[in-house]
Amino acid sequence: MAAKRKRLTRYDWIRAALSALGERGLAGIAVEPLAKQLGVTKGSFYWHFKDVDALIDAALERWAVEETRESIARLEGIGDPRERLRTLMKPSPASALIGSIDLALATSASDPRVAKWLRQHHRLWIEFAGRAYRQMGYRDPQASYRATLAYTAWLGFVSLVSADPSWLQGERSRRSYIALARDLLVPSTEGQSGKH
Amino acid sequence: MAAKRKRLTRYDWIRAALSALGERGLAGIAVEPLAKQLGVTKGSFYWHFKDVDALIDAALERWAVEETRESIARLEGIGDPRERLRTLMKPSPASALIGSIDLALATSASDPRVAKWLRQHHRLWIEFAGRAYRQMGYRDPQASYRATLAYTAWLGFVSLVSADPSWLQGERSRRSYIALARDLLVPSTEGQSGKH
DNA sequence: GGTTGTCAATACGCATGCGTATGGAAGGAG
DNA sequence: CTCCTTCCATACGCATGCGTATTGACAACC
Repeated sequence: MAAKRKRLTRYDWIRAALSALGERGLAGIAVEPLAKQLGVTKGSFYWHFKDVDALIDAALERWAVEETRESIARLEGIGDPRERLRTLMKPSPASALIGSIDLALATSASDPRVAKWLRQHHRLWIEFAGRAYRQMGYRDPQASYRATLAYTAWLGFVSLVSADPSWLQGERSRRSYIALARDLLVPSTEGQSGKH
Repeated sequence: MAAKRKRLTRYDWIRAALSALGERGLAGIAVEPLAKQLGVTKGSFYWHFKDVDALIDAALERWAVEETRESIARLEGIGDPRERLRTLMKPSPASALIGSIDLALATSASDPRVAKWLRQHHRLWIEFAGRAYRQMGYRDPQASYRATLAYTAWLGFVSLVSADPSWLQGERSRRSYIALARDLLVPSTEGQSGKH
């Protein structure tokens, strides 16, 4: 299928593993199917990695640490906390891809190879949102709760759309939905601990 | 493990399949592990079912049609639409179990054996919430959007808690979070298409 | 109490994935 | 050009899961 370079690197396997994870779940990370997809045999894999668990751990580390931290760092560059959250809530093809991995890992949350990286990923995003809400004037319990609500709403929306792509198919209605969700989750001007 | 009755029924296999689905995902529905768990051999399974796909379809049908419809019908008995949604958003052990199946199926959303039942399940719940919002006075686009938002927030919350059970561990904080989410998602008294 | 029907055990062939062992090709260093 | 490291192919044994075929146990019914 993809016989571009003859010799692979460790990172090629990680990329293939993450792709398979998003498409077929954790069980999709299997040596022989990935080898066939990469146009090589198992001999290549067992030179780069000790075993399958090593590949899974490396792939999840790359995903949780690098990809997540980079995305968060990019968003932290936005000064206005409201605009920061608004940007986060705008689904893009990239965020949809990340979401499919979120889902795959959520199913395997009980797997010890997955648990630690998944917990860290969720916490990083929720703490990111919590900082934004705190900068908007919310006190600490409410800020964390609102961050959790916004994050879970986004997580569930990705789940819903991946299950039923025809949901809010039109670009118009999807934008309208996101606009409503944003207005409810990140209020426009009010925001002190007072009530209005 | 469970050598209670000697002879099994078709429904025993379906129950075991749903349990395995919630715990280990779609791939957890496998004949020989289930047989071992039920204390029998494959010979039993292939008398009750044609193949694995037949078991998967029967289990998902039971889940999507009976369990979902029954839960919805129970809730529809509550007259006040606000109280109806409030009851839905109160997570119970039962809803947590259903949520784990939600998650397992969300990962396998692309699987054709899963897609149709999962879509129906989501639509049933969102339409249920949409009816409630419409009874509260919201017009049709906003009612559907709010229903989608509430459902996805719930779906994502189940996902988050299953990934990290220590999240909002205390009963106090979890109640406070749910109270906030309810106040934001199903407003207390306002609700006409007007803005306040 | 023998017959029929229901449910399950046993034994088999097949496919796929893991992990190992060993030999070989390709490219840079000298 | 030679050697040595890097990367991969081939071949094997093992485990697990699917599906089939055949036989057997137990119950109900006549």
